[in-house]
Amino acid sequence: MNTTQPKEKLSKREHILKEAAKLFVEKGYKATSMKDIAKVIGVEAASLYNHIKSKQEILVVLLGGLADRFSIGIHEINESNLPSKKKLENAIRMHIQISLENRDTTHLILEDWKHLEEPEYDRYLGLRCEYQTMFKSLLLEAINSGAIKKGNPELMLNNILSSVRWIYNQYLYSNTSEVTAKEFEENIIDFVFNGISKG
Amino acid sequence: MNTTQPKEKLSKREHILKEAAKLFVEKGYKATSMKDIAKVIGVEAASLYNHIKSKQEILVVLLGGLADRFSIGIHEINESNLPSKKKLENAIRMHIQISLENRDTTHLILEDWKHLEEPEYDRYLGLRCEYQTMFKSLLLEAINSGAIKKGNPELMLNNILSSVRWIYNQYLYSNTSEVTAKEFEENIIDFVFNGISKG
DNA sequence: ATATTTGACTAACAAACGTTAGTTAATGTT
DNA sequence: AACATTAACTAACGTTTGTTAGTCAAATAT
Repeated sequence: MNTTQPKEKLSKREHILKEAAKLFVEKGYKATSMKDIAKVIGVEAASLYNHIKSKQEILVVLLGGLADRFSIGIHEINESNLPSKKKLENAIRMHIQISLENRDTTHLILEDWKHLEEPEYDRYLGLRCEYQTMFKSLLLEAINSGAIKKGNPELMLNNILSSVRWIYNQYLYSNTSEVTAKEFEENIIDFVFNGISKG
Repeated sequence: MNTTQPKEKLSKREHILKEAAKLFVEKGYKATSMKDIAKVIGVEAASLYNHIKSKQEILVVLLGGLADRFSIGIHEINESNLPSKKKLENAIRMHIQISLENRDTTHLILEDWKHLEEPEYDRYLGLRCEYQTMFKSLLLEAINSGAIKKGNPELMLNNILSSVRWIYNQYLYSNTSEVTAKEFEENIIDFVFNGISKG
């Protein structure tokens, strides 16, 4: 009946990964020491090495897993047979959903990827580049088919991806009241497609 | 005629601050050592202390200056006598302009403020909170006057502020071709107000 | 010409870092 | 009962960190 234990089904390794992710978001990868992680787990720093290979491995596992999910998501949408506007919309929804389902980890993907070492650094950069390229081509298709307005595709892409970005930052210093995932999603979709003007 | 020298009018202190800002953006505050900064300047690490008090001082100067500019900007707009929609638009334009004028430093304001020590940490958080509050009240005025559509103001605020955020991240890994500041500004303004749908 | 300031240098520091090694008690298996 | 595995511990390691102290040559001011 010890309530300080991790939730029953979580292995110690998973527990460490989860708490480390939180700390990385809070303080950054470099500023988080093994001692910090150990303290949260309730153990000495050296004992962590019975469960993980290194600090770097934690980052690799956290980032790699998420990068793969984004990658799979965009491929699925790309191979679907839908009108180009719907494809683009689904890509944005996918991006929002994955981000929301992994709030702890998604912040890392924007900031702490810098601290990956080779060869993971290159692998990550490759996945990211591919993701952006595929997203941009969905956008171009939608523009060319006349489904959305014309504009500099590079700027539009960044505008869209940024709209999702605040999900990770937000819960750090904002006091946003509880909002369901669906509300988030619909809100951002409406913002991206229609903006804040009336109409 | 030594071309490796800093541009004539820049004092050594300003040179250090500028190069440090670049490194902080690139690697993060914690991951940037005094040795790293010294190497870029072309000097031993200890020599930096002839010009600056500490590593922390660099961060304080960089962040403090920028936070003040944002703060002054939002106050000026708040005190202006303009219709509420125009006020909101001007606030967004101000935010974009300051971000663009300080590309190196603006990234720090989102990530490395965590590493400020007291009392600067609290000062910064205060300014940030005030900024967001004032921005939100401009937004609420615009909603209440019927100038823009209704919606959860907290979510709308984050949507708007995020749209500007990619300016800092973008130039790190994107290959966006050169775009003038004015193009940036108009593009983001159009995105925020009208979205990507055809108008 | 002399005195003062500036800004570089080297050497050294104490603290913190990630990690390894060796030990030991508890738990699980045959 | 004997053995093997798990997972905690302490102690220590080699680095790297930010920073201080002390020295000295060049530039500047008197």
